[in-house]
Amino acid sequence: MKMRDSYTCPLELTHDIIRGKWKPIILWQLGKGAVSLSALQNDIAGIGQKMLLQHLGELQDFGMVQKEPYEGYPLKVEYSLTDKGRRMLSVITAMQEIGIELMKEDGKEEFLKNRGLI
Amino acid sequence: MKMRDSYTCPLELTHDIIRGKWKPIILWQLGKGAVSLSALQNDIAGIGQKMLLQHLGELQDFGMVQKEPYEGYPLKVEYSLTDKGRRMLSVITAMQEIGIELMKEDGKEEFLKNRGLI
DNA sequence: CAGCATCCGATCTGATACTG
DNA sequence: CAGTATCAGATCGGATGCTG
Repeated sequence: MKMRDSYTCPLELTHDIIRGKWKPIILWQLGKGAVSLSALQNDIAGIGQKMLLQHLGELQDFGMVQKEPYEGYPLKVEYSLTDKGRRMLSVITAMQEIGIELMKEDGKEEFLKNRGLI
Repeated sequence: MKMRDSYTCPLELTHDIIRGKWKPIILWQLGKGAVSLSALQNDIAGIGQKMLLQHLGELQDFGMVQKEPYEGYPLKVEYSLTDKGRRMLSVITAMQEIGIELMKEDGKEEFLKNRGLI
């Protein structure tokens, strides 16, 4: 993602942080706890390794995500939220809640129930 | 913006609604009250008429924004938030608050004070 | 004032192949 | 398992000119 030199609007900053098809779901998943790259890829249906790595990198650039590499083979790495990242969850949660409301009003209750969202 | 046939994830739905460079600021501005197209363009620094109309149209497709055309010349139209749109403001507000926090931590207090954001 | 059509460069996404 | 490189197609953003 193209990065700006500086931000003159808080809304623009936050929007940029969660910009990209997979950013919100990545933050959401990491909110559950630290995980490996492959675990994350398994948890997020449809994402490819390249996009996952790219978006994780951008989230690290914004200080939302941190990476913990371990020594030895097989390679092991754990991704987790930083303090900033955890605070960003308030936005993600608000998005999730509104989304559930909208889907309810759109007659998707059955679907939401099946997934335990309501 | 390319629209999906259906959504299987609430987070994805909300993310799509606010997706696009100008969606959050448009919702934010409309949160202050109904305005004309030209007023909106004046309030949002840097936006062109095409993007404004395009993003307003997409927000209407999602049921966030409504348009009220008036008869006579010169032409007059008023854009405003729907009930759904007003509820979406909870997300925009959360984004704004986090953005302010992040900018504060980044030493932008002076800037924020000048704009009356803190 | 409000809105549409077109064109073009910048950016985003994803598939595939390859490395340590 | 974790990560990089490349390439092509889809999408986005913005400038410009035109219409009612």
